[in-house]
Amino acid sequence: MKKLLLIDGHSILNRAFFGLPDLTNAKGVHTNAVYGFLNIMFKVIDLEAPDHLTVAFDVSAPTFRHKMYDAYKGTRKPMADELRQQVPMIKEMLSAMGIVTVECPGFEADDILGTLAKRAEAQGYEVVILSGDRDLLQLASDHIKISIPKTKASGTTVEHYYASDVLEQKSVTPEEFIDVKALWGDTSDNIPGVAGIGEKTATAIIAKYHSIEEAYAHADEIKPPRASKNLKEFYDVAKLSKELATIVTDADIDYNIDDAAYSDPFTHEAYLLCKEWEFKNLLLRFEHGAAKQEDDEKSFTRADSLKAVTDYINSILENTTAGLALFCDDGIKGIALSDAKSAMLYIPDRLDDAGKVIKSLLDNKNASGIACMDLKKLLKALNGCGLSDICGEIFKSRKDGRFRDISVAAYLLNPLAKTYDQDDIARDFLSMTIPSYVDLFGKKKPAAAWKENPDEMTTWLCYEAYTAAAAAGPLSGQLSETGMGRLYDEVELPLVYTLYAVEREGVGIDADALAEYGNALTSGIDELEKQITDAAGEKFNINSPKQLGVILFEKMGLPGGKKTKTGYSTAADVLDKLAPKYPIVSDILQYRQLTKLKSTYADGLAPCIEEDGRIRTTFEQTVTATGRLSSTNPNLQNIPIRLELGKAIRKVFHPREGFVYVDADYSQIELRVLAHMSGDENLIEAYRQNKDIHASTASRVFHVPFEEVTEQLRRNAKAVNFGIVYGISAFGLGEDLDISRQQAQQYIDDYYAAYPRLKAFIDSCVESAKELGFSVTMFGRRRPIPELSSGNFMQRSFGERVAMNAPIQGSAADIIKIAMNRVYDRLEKENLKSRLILQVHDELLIEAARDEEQTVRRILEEEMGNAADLAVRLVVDVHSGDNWYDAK
DNA sequence: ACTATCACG
DNA sequence: ACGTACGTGATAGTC
Repeated sequence: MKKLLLIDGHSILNRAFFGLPDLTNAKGVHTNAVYGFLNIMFKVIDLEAPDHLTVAFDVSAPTFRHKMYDAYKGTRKPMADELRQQVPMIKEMLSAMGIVTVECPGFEADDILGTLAKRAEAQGYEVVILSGDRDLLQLASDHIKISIPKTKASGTTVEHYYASDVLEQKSVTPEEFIDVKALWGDTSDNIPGVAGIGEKTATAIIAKYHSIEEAYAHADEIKPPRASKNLKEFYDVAKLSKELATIVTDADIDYNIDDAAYSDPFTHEAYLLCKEWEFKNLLLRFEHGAAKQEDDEKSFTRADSLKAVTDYINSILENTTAGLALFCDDGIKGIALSDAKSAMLYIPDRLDDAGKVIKSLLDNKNASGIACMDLKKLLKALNGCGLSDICGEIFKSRKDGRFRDISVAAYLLNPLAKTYDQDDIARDFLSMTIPSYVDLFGKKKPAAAWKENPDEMTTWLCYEAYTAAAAAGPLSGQLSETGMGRLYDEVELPLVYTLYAVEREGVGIDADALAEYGNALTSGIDELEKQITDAAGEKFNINSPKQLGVILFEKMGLPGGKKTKTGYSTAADVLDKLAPKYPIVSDILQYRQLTKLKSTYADGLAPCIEEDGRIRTTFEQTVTATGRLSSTNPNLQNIPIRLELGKAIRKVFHPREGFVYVDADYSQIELRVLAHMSGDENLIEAYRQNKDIHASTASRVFHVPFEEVTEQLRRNAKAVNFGIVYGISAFGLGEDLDISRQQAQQYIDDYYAAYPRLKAFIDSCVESAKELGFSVTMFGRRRPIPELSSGNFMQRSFGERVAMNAPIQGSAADIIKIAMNRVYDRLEKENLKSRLILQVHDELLIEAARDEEQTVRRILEEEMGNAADLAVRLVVDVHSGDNWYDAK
């Protein structure tokens, strides 16, 4: 017998939404309800193996009234935006899967389900109705089964009800269940019911009399006198309730079950959606589906000779953007080229041949541009494999913008993505599904993958070149459309080369001094460890927050209970409050400081020192949401400075013989950017007069003459200034200053009163971001803020703070990127021996030849100071020294 | 793989 | 009523 599965769309979506944590994809799209829906649906499909499948929806405004109760407080919530947004998403997914959906004006989903179920039953089908709603139990029969998913900690289970199960569990037949509800009522469904009759009484009455009509006829016999009385009095209401509770089973709905045959839902379109929404488990189901075959088979060939590649380059790459991809591992193992239609892989026997191929690409002026997934990596690879001359030739072409960096372009268009791999780019900009690295190689490292999976590697490298070539056009188009064309051409793309040069330079480290620093820490650590374990009366792992919490708050009984979900918080701000009273706590803080310095810096940096005594970080250009750089392997942007003990490590960072460090940092660049962007006269004027800005703020906010600003007032004002940049909140400021929220709010109000234009600007940042969905910097850089449309207060508030912070932090990031490029260019143009070696967000470090020190100081002041034209001066503080400690 | 902590701007 | 300051990366411990 044929089987039809009917799904109550909104009901299941709703169940899924409240049953799962708030999942989002990299773009911040909320996906939990859609994900949960699909999981429940496939579980039931696996279980029932239906021949036909249909999902029913209410036409409009599902209020999700049935289950909109806060589990904890029992209060009614408005329907979450996160849920509303997912209604069109599930419909899109179902459509992509070729699954029929039905919605019909004038009928609720219940009525559609009832009608379709009865029709199918009459045609001899077995019917399964999947819903979270028990009202549907009235539809159960011998051939119509109601399935209700239950979410438990162990996973989703499904309860099944045929007519007999309803009778067994509810003591009434499915039809009688309508009458039970008519008596009992259902406030959430606007069914009044009869006052004074609850579930038990209603069930008892209907079990005996089988309908409200019959019960009314015997009203005098009904047991609890109150029920008897109310039934007589409110019989009309009961009749109305019955009408309301009855699901329509003969609605005039245009539906042909033959159109709803269930066939392979794992289509190409569905695959793309699953990828976009990051439904990783579901992707597994596509392995044997139709998705994979639908990819166009690209013409990927393997060159059998050097001549074959050069012919390819010369014949095919005409007036098009070429894609270039390399595989390097102790030499160039593979080169892939593409013209955005085909691709060719070449495996050079000798380095010389590899060089010839790339050279012939460079010499082919027909190719209008050359696109790579990651240009900085490519430059490093060429240089590292012994093709430094070719690397240099590409570097020299940087002003022409001939080489394009696809990842950086994609990052500008969506800085929130986790990765910018070729499969991401193909999906987002070419609407194509191509195999990801994991698809092809699993967890293998590239070197092993190259050896063990040569065919897959051909596919991989050709796809890389192909994607780069094919996506170059769309990316460039979108950059122009979004007003980021110049940001890319004039800032980010040139920066790729600047960063390459900076990274290659590296930073000199005195390995012996570093080891000595580590040794000094070790003795301090040993001593503190002894003191701490003595005071605690037992040995334990001080680095374990769990053990430490138990020792401090249980064994020793210190005040300051729980804070984190896992147990006691032992964070520094908690311990700081206890330190004055308990010596062990200050020892622990000291211990923490020392072990941090030892593990992260002394021990952490040592293995990073290369043979030439220098450390080379990697600057990540496609990581941060705001446009800043980040530094990894190792991170040289978080070397200690705030505390003296940590700051001392900077003494081991030193220039080579005959050189000196010149360090330049912007003075309060973010506040100056804020002054400029807001146009606030008071803030601008304060900067024009070269005033101490925090003191000036204190004077205005706390209403005291400038001369009478105390240290304390200045500190508070400084905290408020920081708060403004971070996206102020009374709570956060209060926390930071350890004052009440009301007090903090007062500070903020006074601050806004002192700087009215600034307030207007900050408001406009939030307003515009809410309207557009993203914030914008001075140079057009965008940051999407999906949290702004969240129904969750906390998330939305976060979005608002981000909307205030991102234009400021982002504009400052733009400015120093511009400065970096200009400083680099000046050093090159003036043929100096001095080299830019680090960027730390608002700071540039140059290793300057001693005889160039003054020149370099001037260059830093000029190029950093003039990197942007603001309403206030960009002040740069410059220091020199024989090590990084002395240069700050 | 995740959490807590802490280093920097 | 909600319950946090913005942006990063590395380490150690825990599961």
